[in-house]
Amino acid sequence: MPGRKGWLRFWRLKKTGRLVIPRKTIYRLSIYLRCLARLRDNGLGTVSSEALAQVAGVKPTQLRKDLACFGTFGTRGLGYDVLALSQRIADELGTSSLQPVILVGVGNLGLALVSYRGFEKEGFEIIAAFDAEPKRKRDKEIKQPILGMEELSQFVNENGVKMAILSVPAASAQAVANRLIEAGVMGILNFSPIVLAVPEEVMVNNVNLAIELENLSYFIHG
Amino acid sequence: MPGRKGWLRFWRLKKTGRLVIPRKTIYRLSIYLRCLARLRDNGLGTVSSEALAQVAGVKPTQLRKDLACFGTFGTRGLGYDVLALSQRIADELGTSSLQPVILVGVGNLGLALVSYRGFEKEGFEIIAAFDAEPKRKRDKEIKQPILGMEELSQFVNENGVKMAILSVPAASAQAVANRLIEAGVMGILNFSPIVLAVPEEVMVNNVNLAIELENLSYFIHG
DNA sequence: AAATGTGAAGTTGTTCACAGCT
DNA sequence: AGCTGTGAACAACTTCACATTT
Repeated sequence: MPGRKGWLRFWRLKKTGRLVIPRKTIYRLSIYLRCLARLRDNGLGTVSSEALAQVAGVKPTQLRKDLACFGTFGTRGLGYDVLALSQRIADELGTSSLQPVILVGVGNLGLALVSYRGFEKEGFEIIAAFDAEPKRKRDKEIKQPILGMEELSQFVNENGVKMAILSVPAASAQAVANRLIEAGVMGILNFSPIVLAVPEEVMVNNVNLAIELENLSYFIHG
Repeated sequence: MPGRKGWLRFWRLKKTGRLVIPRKTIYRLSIYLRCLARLRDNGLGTVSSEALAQVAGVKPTQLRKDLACFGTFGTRGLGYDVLALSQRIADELGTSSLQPVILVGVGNLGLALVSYRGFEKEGFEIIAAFDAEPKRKRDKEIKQPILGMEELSQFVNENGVKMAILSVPAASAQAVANRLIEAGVMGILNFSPIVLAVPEEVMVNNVNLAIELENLSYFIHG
């Protein structure tokens, strides 16, 4: 018997007819995509796994294994077509269409995130922000509307929002997450420093800046 | 033969007389530490691996294995002393002392990070910021000085800075990283969307917000 | 009875080595 | 000759099962 998780993967393969791509590979595909974009800007037409891996900071064999998850499209002796590979990875990631995102918690960090240019460049748009005190005076003007929490459910429903950025204080994070999920949000990018309890079908990615620093600190001190 | 990495771990164990703790375990220790702090605030004196694991979002056995890396201090039949365990983990992480950090790149995101309260609460202080245009008018007043890039080396040297937050545009990220490393910085928290090439002894943690969103998007679309 | 600590088993992820194209 | 694609080996990580202690 292949064990519970192995079995799950097998089952999904059968059910969807598509091989399941490991989480870590998905992360790296995003990186490859950005590297390919830069190579294309530099006028490169083809690239070897060795060269691309170098730029992406991984080993060539790992790159090839990652790509093998969803097909084979290099030419032996030559390498990969930069444009074709970009397209194929973008398809796989489903990044072709622009995704609407909301942000909850317009404090210090939240305010910076709503106006962060890095998102829009990459196919995401924060279409609205929510806060318990939407009218409070803030340091900066932003182009998105800041709405009150009571409008959240309706807004999520009407706009088909599936993803949210959560930047509220720890104390209210779980409660807000619950409301988001109830309203239909399926993915949360969580900046608050607690571990959210969510149903299995909801995906949470945590970004904890203090932990990242603590981690660095540990490894450099020796 | 145990292979290259296994051998390295063995070697470090012999050399330092201390067991090497896996990277992922270190991350989780940081999480446990925060959970323990909350439990303590709630007046808990002892906690079982089951309860703590629940709060931290891991399995009880994993928690116990993680702790086993650097000793044994639970009491069977009872659990762990919250205070003692906190102290022990903090010691292990070396978070006792306050670490000076600098930030380079006072743009949109950088400005938010310098005034982010989440850092100082957890033992880190951003003592100065650097930018190619230090005098440019910004949306917000910050308490730290904004210095020009030409002052970076000297400042790092004089203040014994070992960690830096890098939030400059992709185009200049590698060049700035090189200057930081040359000046003596050993750990970089990198917000710019490229993979930095650094010497082996320098540690880089990447935070790429666009990739986190892309990742969420992939897994929720199905 | 309740909970830890840990060897063994299981699972996932990475790297090697080389066959097979172009 | 050069480079991809991949089974097999290897290493890391997680979970199980249970002996052990309070």
